[in-house]
Amino acid sequence: MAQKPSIAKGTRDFSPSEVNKRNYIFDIVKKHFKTYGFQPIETPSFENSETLMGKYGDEGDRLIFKILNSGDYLRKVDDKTYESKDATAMTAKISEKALRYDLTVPFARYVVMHQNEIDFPFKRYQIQPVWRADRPQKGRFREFFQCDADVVGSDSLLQEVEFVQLYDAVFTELGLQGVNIKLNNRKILAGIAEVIGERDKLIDFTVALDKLDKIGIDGITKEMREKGISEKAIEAAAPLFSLSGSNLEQLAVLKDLLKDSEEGSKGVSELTFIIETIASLGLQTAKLTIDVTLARGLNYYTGAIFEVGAPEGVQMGSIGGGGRYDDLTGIFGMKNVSGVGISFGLDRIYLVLEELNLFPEAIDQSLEVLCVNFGEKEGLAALKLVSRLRKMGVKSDLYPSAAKMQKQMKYANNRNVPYVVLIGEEELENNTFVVKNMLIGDQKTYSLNSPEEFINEL
RNA sequence: GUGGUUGUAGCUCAGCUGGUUAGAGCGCUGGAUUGUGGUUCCAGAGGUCGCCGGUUCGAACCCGGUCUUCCACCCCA
Repeated sequence: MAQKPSIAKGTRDFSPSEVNKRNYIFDIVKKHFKTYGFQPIETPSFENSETLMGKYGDEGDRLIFKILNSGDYLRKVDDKTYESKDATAMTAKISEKALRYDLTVPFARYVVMHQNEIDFPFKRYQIQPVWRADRPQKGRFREFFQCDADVVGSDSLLQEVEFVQLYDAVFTELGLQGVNIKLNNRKILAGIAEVIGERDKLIDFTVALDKLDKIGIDGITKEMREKGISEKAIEAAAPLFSLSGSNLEQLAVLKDLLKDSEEGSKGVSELTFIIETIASLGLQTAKLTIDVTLARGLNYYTGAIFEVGAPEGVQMGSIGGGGRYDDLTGIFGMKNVSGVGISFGLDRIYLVLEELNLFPEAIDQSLEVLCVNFGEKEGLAALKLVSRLRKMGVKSDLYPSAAKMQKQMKYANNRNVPYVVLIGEEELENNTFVVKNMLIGDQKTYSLNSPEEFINEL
C-alpha cells in the first residue's frame, strides 16, 4: 500500500531555485574566507557522545540528537537501569554516538587531535549541517547549516579587527548595505557586575541586560529583581540601560564607570583598540557600533562578542555572531589556546536577500538555450548545435521528443529559458537555425555553418 | 520541556447550529490554433476532508489521542 510521503519535523527539502540561491551565498562567503587566508575543514556528521555531552549545558544535552546503538542493544542493559526508567541513565547504555550539535566543539576536538600537524595560528572555515532536537519555529529548524570561521592560537586583537572587515566584505558583495556590526566585550560585562557588587550574578545580570531592546528598561529591571539582584546594584547599572552617543562617547562613559575594575578597564581598552583600528582602516558599507547589552554565548566567550544586525527596516534578528573564547581546547586537555570566530546565519541572510530582492536575476536561469525538437533528422541537427554550445559553456538542451510545438514552447517559458532555437524541415534544407528571443518575442536566422555569430551575441 | 495554534484538490483558501453528490481561484491536461510560449475563450482530470478511535440515525464540522504547522516561553543559529 502506498504511504503518503512526509518529511521529518523541522527539516526541509531545497528545490533548484533555493539551492542556487543558497550556493550563491555560500560561494561569496567562501570566496572571502579564502582571501582572508582561512582553510576549509570538514568533520563527521556524528561524534562519540562523550565528545558532545556536557559541552552545551543541561539544556544543550537535551537538544542533542542521540543515535541508537546497532544490534540487540537492549540486551546489554542491566535490569536495574531498565526498571528505573531513568532516561539519562538509559541513554548512556543504549547510545554511544550523537549528531553534531554545532561546529565549534568538533573543531576544538579536531585541533587537539591534529595539533602536531597544524601550523598556528590556524585559520579554518567550515560549512556543514548541524542538528538540534529543538521545537521548530519560524527560521529555526532541527537541521540547519552553520557557516563558521575561526582562528586558534593567536590572542592578537588584530584577529577581531579582521573579522569586522570580513563581515563588511561579505555583506558588501552580497549587496546588503548598512548591516550593523555590534561589538561588546565579556570583560566589560564582568567589570560592570564587579563594580555594582553583583559579581556572582554575572550571568543572570547579562541575560537580563541582553533583553533590553525586547522588553525595555522596566522589563529588565523587573527580571533583575526577580533574579535577586539588589536595588542598589540595579541603580548603579542604570546609566548603561540608556547608554547612547558615538562609540567614542560610550567608551568614555564606560572607562569612567569601570575605572576601579581591572578586568573592566582591560575590556574597555580592548574595545577601544578595535574601534580605533577599524576607524583608521575604514569599512565599505557596514556600521560598527558598541552595544553593551550584547551578551550572546556568554557561557564560553571571554573577550570580544560580535553580533550582526540586518539593515534598518528589515524585520529580522541577528544574521551573524561570534566572539573570543580563551580556552577553546581546554575541555580536551590542550591548555592556553585562544580562539576567536564568527558565524554567518545562512537561513536568515537568505530571507533578508529575498525580502530586499537582492539575488541576481540570472540565478533562476538554469538553461540559456532550448532547441525545439521537430523530429529525428531535425533533432539530430539540433543536437549537433547543442554539443557545440555546451563546449562553449552555454547551458543548453534539446527537447527530448518531437512533442507539440506549443508544449515545447511552454516548457521553455516555464523554465525561464531566454532563447529558443528552431530547426525544422525548412531550416535543415537551408542549413540555418532560427533563434527566438523569449523576452521580446522577435526571431533571427543564423547559418548552421557559423553558430559562433549567435554565441557571441549571448 | 511548558502553554497555545493550524491541517479541506499540486498551491492559496471557502465550506452556516452536525443533514443529500465537499466548492472557488491559480496550476495541470486537452481543444479553439497541424511552425510559436507568456494575454483570451471552451472542456476535462484531480479529494482516505492529516491519521486513529469515540459520540450520533447521520461527522469536514462535536469529543479523545496522535502527527504536523505556526506562535509565545525556555534556549538558541
